Formats: sequence, C-alpha cells, structure tokens
Amino acid sequence: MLYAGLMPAAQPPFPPPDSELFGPDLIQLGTAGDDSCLRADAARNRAKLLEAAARLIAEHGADGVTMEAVAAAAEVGKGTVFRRFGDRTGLLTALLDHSERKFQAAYLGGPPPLGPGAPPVERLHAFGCALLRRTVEELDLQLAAEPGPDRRFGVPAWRVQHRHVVLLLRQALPDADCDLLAHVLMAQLGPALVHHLVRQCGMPLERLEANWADLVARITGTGPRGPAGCT
Amino acid sequence: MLYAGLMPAAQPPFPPPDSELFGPDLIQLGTAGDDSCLRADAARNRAKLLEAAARLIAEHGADGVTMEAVAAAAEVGKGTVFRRFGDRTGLLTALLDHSERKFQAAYLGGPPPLGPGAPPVERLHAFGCALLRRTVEELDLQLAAEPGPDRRFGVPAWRVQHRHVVLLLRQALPDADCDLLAHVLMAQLGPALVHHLVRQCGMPLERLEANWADLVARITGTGPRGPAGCT
DNA sequence: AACTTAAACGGACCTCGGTCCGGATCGTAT
DNA sequence: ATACGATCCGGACCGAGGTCCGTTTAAGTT
Repeated sequence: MLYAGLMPAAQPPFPPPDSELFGPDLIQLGTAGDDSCLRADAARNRAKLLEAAARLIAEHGADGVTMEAVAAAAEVGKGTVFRRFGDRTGLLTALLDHSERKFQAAYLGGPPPLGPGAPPVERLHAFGCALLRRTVEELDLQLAAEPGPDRRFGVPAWRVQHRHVVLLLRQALPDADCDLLAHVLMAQLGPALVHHLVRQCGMPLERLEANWADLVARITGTGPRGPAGCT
Repeated sequence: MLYAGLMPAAQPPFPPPDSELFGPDLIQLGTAGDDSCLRADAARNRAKLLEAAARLIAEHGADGVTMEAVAAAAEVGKGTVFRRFGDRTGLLTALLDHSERKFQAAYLGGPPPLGPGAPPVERLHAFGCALLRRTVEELDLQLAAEPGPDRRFGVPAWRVQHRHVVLLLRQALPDADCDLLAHVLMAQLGPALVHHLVRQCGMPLERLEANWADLVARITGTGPRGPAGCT
C-alpha cells in the first residue's frame, strides 16, 4: 500500500502569482501533523522525536536542539530524524505546528474581531496584534525555525496568513495591489524584526501594536494621520 | 604598535532605541574597506582573498564560494580567511562593500532626487526605486550574504539606510513613529522578499516599484488612494 | 643590524547538518 | 500462517563552517 508522502514534497514551481482561483480558505499546513497515515513504528518515533526536541529546548534553549542530540534523546537513529522532518527547519516548524493551527483556526473561523463577523479593517488590526503576541511568546523557537531566504515565503503557514491578509485587504481596498500590500503588512510581523525591536532595541510590545494599528490605518486610508492610538 | 581592529568588533549592546543624538549622517560601513591600517602582508592577503572570492562567484555562483575554496584559490590558509572576515557572511558582505559605498554616496550626497535637494517624499520614492534596482542586480550575492535573524538589522549598511529613511520620513511626518515606519518601508526592499516576488512569483520589477510608490504615498498621506502610478 | 613583540599565518581539528545504503520491520495479499 | 514488497531504521560517512594554537613575520626600537 501507499503511505502518503509527508515531506513538503514537490511544490510546483511556485505560487500562482496572484490567482483568484485557489481552493477554500482552509488550506494546508503540510500534512505534517497526521500520524494517521504513517506506519505504526514511524508514528511512534515521530512522537518520541517531537517530545525529545521539546524537552531539549526547555533544557538548553533552541541552540541545544542539535539533530544528533534529538535523535539520541529519542533513542532513534539520526537518519530517522531527517527522514521524518526533512531538515532542522522542518523539525522546528513541526514543534510550532500546534500553536500555528490554533492561531489559524482563530483567525479563519473564531469569534470576531479576529474571526469573521467584524469589518475587515478591524479584523486586520486584530490579526496583527494577535500575531505579534504569538510571535513574542515563541520568539526563540520562531527565530530558530526561520528558513533560509529562498524558502521563507513559501512556508505553508506563512502562505495561509498572507492569503488571509490579502482577502481582508481586498474588502477594504478593492482597487489596490493587495497582494503586495499584504507583503508590506506582514513584513512588520516577522520574527526577525520583532526580535530586533523588542529584544535588541528594547521596545515594548505596545509600541509595535500601536505601529501596526497606525500602519493599517494609513494603508487603508481610514483613521487618523497622527501618531497612533491603539484603538 | 596597535593596528586598528577590523572585525565588526564589540558592538555595544545595541542601537540607541530611537536616539536623536548620534553622529553625522555619514557613519560607518565598518572599517572593512581600509587596507590602510593593516599590516602589509595582511592587506595583500585581503586583496587576494576578495579577488579569489569574486572569481569563484563568477565561475560557480554564490554556492561555489566555500571558505576553503576561497582560501585555496587565494593560496592562503583557511584561518586567514576567518581572521580577516570573521565568517562567511562577512566575506560576502565585503564583496558588496564597493557597490554599497557607491549607493550610499548617491543617496547621501549625490544629485537629486536621490540626493539632497528634492522634497523628502520624492527622495523616498527615488531611494526605494534605486535600492530595488540595486538589489535585483546583485540578488544572488545579496541573498547569500544575508545574515542570520539576529544580526540582520544590525548590519552597518542596513543601519545607515534605515537612518536615512527615518530622516526623510521625519521631514514629511513630524508627528509619526518614523523609526518604525522606516522599518515598514525598508522591509519591502529586502533581498529575500525581492527574490521571492521577482524570481519565484515572476513579478516584473516595475510592479515592485509601483508598489513602493503607492506605499510611500499611502504612508505619507500624499498622493492618490487608488492603484499606484509610478510617478 | 640585531632585538622585540604584537599581529598574522596555516592547517589540524571539532561540530553539526545532511546523505546513503544494507538490513530490519510492518502491513498485506494469498 | 507465510511470503512478499514497500517503508522505515540506523549509523557510517561527507562537506562546510568555525576554532585553536604553535610558528612565522612585519614593523617599530635600541
């Protein structure tokens, strides 16, 4: 029998540049989370590995998570780790998967203003603040999991978020280049920048949130021109 | 005698969060470029290394630039490469130094609209377009030279650009949080994003430039609300 | 010209991410 | 129950970045 492939697999050349088509909102996060279609031993090992990795992070921080260490801690061969998660980034991403799904559910289907029901600009505001907070919470892991420059914007979780922002923007600005504006907005929320501003420059999270609000206002053409007040 | 240190050296904890103070505009690009205060042999080797690296890039692309290969091609020990440039990122950055200085001179002291003399919003527009073009030109090298998430915003070249944008923004928006807005703008110009949009999504450079213009207009509150026209 | 010393040199060495392949396992078809 | 093939496992192996330290050398000093 055929077991479903589980690595990102053979992405097509790349995102349909701007496409309106594209399936329903609730798209992939990779099949990463499903132990279901794995062979029994594989699923067991996968769980052991994730647990081991989490433990290592708790004990030695993200740097302590070396592939060999994880393998050893899970009493598994090194090859197994790579077979399952592809590479280090894949492993770290898998660790973030749970929280990512929760977040995704919240902004796609949860209660307003984050979820559907509120006007788009408010949802945008809520989205940014929520994402900022989540990023700060798991900052170390997020940083360690950041893929190289050529994968960064191809990661499923990121794509879903981007698409969400595009949809919201289109409701507010039907005539603008929402695809690119969404990039602009989301760039504000990446782990690297948050790390720099919060940790290295010592800015309080509130200032980032205020800036997000201000930015959304400026871009959508709503709201005040002056320094932001986080509504 | 004491030779000046040449590695980035011991950066203080980090950028004064927002500081008004701060020296004249023309700040560092690291002392990287000056062979002057190096011992004769060191300067010679530095040159040999840069030349070798450039040759390797031309022949095998950025991936071909392995530290050992460079050392070998320059007929120099591996340790020497690291002593001089600190790490791979440092070497690649040094390769970009020349073009960076040219660019820096252009936007700090060149003719308008890029240089001083034009109104700030126009200068911003010109700055973005120029930087976009430069980034596309040297994209491979820029990508390869991108530092890890925790250094990305501490790189001297980046700091200078950021500060420039801040100053321009302040002239246009005295009351806004220009420091953060500058981050927003510059995020649009990073190599990783440009790579994604241009190479992976196939967008024409013109669209990025149009988006930049649109973005500047929206943020400064000038110009049209509709889809951009690159003035 | 001989002396001194801070700096530069070089290459052995370490670590870690990633690959490979022979052999062990699981799930299934008969 | 048995046999079979796809899948998985493990750990030896490789390449590349980065460190270390004993040796060499440029450049002032007497």
